[in-house]
Amino acid sequence: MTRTTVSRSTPTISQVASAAGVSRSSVSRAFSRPELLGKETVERILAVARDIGYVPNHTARALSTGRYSNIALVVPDVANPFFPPIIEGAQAEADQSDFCVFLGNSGESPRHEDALLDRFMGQVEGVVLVSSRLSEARIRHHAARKPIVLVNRDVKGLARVLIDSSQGVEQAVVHLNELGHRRIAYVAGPAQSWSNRQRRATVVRVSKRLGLAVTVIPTPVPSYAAGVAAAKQIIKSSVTAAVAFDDLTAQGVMAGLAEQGLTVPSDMSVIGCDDVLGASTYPAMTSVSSRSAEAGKAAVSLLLDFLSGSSLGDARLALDTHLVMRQTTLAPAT
Amino acid sequence: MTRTTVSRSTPTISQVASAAGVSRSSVSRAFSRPELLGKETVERILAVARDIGYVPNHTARALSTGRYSNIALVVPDVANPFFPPIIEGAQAEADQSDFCVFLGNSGESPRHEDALLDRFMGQVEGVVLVSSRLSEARIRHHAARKPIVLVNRDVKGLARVLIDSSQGVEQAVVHLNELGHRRIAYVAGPAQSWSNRQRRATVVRVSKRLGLAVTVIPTPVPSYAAGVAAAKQIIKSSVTAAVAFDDLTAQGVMAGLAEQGLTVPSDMSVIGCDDVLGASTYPAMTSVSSRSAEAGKAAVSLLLDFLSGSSLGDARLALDTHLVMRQTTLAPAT
DNA sequence: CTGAAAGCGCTAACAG
DNA sequence: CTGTTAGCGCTTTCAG
Repeated sequence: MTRTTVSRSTPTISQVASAAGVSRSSVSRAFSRPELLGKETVERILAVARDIGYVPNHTARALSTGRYSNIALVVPDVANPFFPPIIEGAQAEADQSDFCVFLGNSGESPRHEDALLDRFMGQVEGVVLVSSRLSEARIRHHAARKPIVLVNRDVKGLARVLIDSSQGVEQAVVHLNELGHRRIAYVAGPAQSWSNRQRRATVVRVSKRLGLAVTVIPTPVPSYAAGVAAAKQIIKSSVTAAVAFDDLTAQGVMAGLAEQGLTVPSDMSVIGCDDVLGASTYPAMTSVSSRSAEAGKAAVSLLLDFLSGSSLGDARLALDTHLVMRQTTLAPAT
Repeated sequence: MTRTTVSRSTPTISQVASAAGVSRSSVSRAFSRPELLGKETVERILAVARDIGYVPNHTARALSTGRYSNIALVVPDVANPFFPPIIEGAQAEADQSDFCVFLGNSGESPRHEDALLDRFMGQVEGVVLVSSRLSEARIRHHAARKPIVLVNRDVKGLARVLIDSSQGVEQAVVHLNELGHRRIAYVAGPAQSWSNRQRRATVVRVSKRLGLAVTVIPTPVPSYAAGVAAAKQIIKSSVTAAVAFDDLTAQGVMAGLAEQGLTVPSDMSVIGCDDVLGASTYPAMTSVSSRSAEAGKAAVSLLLDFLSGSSLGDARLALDTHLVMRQTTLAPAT
């Protein structure tokens, strides 16, 4: 059996070696450290290799060197539009160094996140954890095994890149104040979320400074449906503007308001966060930009830098944000 | 050097072996084929292993067996909302079999897609290619090395799962006809796209049957911006309804129409495809549902089935679709 | 049911 | 600059 298939499988280094009349180590070097070989030798080896279709065996190399050229990227929910840009940025950066990236989707479950990490750890050089739902203890546990970079999670002593919404949210509140709003609402996100805590605190702080009244409307989980539901409470609380935890929720708020016969922005101003939907809604949504692709890129870059020597330490990179004004804010109706 | 670090790294099978007083092969078997060992022996070994924190080395195992328990998933653009549900479905299915998944983002570039595949091939058991931008020749080339399942790409002889929009799109055109529309537009997607060709053909065919006039409006690439641009041509062509290649484009069309002072649905009906935005736009968009998560799941399931024995052959799985009516369609203004 | 030995394909000292 | 020699950690015949 497999008679004609006898030499169908990938050629090995030995085959190249004998075909080229050199030792195996030369072939190895021709691929990994060509500087150590004569220019001609390298060329000859490479030519032969190409001819017989030799491709270095990644696994064998990894076993021998302990280097995998793989990283893992774990997110809570691929389908939430906040994450794809991060993934994209991370991918792009990894590509530049010929790293492959494993993607893990925890489905917002800490247990699943743990399981994914265990499965990845054996074949990656490092990990990027985005908006991790893990306890600090678990994060530290994993960080003890492999280098980890956190995104949107602030754990002392670990490398992290944080999207710092405070400036952007501050601008949002200031903007509403300048338009003449005096009573605003904050439609909150998950209570445990670092981003939510930061945004909420900023809305409250700046409102107080400017003398605005603020109503916080809790939602269990950030989603379109949560926004729709929040709309009713917004109306009841007789505010004239709302800042939502994220764009998805904001969009839900807009739909909910419309259902109740209110028009944005003439009857109510709405501002989202993350700016992931902003450019593709109608009316185009005013939102706090999160530069999330950059966050993904930065996280991988940090990780890769560390892997190639520099110390990771507890780098803490804060990306600033700003308000992107579009068409969902206006002076309140009189 | 590394004095105190001497036994810091992961324990190996030998350490477990001596600690448990058995041979290395027994330890190996305790993990991979426990049926071959005495119940007690297995338990003892496992206990010792847990104590000293032994975890089987994935890479060494892969080198020895040729099994990686990894698959690759390549998409053209993570940030396009059509893909995340597919990714999610694929992930979920892979998880069930403890497979890890590499994600590749080709950025719509065939060259990049090729490069990613080359990088993945060495460490995966199979590949799922979603909406591949590769030439058929290149696809076949890669399929010769590893099992491949295609999503939304119809190549004879290869396993593929196709989201068959024809029923859904047919329903859309019929729906418009019933509302009284006589002239409609199709805002096209990428010319090479299998889905686009199918959708376009269906719109044309059904329109002809029903006696509707149809204008095809080309766009270079499906995007919000393309939709906005298409809106002007839609208006010029004096149709009363438009079907767009995807939801993103449809959303752009809606925004473009609004910019020109037209309201959806009273002045113009709009229908999207894929139903990825449908529930989170205002007005809620009527769209052709794509069940994309199922497609991702099915693709991985097909691949995994094959890997565990069954023949892959040229399975051709067509997922049907249907129109989801929401609020962007109405009888034409008189 | 368990042990011994060979090897997966590659890299990394160490010689020459 | 190039060849020789050991492994990386695990699985897998083959004996016993």
